[in-house]
Amino acid sequence: MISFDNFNMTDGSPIYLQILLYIKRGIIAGIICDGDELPSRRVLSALLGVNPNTVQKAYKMLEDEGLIQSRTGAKSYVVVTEAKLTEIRAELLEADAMEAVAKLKQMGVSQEEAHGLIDKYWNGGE
Amino acid sequence: MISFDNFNMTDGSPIYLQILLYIKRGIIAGIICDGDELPSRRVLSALLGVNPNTVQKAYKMLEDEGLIQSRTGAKSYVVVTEAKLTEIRAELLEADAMEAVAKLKQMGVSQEEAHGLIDKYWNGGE
DNA sequence: AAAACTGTATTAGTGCAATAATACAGTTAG
DNA sequence: CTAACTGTATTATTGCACTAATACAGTTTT
Repeated sequence: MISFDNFNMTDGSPIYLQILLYIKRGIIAGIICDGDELPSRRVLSALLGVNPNTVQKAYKMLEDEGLIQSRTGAKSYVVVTEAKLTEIRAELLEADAMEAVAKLKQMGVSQEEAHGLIDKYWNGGE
Repeated sequence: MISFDNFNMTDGSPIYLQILLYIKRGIIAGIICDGDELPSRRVLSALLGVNPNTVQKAYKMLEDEGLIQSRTGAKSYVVVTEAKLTEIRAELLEADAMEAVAKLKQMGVSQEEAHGLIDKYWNGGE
């Protein structure tokens, strides 16, 4: 069963997207694997303190991407092929790295300073 | 006059926040300086293709933070003291670096790989 | 078989971001 | 002075994220 223990939900972006990305990043990290059982819509919504429809929206998008499999009445499972794994890994790593680089460059940070910032905040920061 | 030439507006976050951050990051980079003239609400809204009220909301927040000065009928100007500069630099660098680190760690990326990603996307990517 | 779970769907309502259309007051340029 | 700009304010409307309350169909457990 997938764990949502260190799920945060504080960045202001739509909750259904946060759930979607949490699962995608977990798959990329290898923490969430092919065949893993997902918490039901109702259970996860109660766990996160959000509406079941919000979870359903995230799950629906994951299913449309072929990353989970659902069928009425039964539990939902993760479906990850090697192809999809490399696909979403490239997609998310590129998106996140480019976003961070763009922001830092816009603030006039040098490449070396960027490395320093990564190191500074990698283990707690400060 | 402040330039909005490489303003992007594609990340899905509220536009008034994007404008606010664009100006803050410009100040941190030293591209936007104390005394600089801001485009008027109407001019900038036309330039970005958004509603004047959206620009006004961003400008209003900047004024509440003391980073710009407005007065009815006249143009608006940037106001930056050394203290405020160091304050927002710490605020934004910390926020952006921590966000990037959190995302990469969540994907199981190592510290060394993170450095590699920064380098890869620093100059165009690929 | 019955109970307790699953997924799925629908309808209604709230809040915020953004647009649209004005209006008014003060400043600046010709 | 007048015209053309500034900032500021108001009201109405749209769209989306999210909540709420159901309902129904299928599966699993006992």
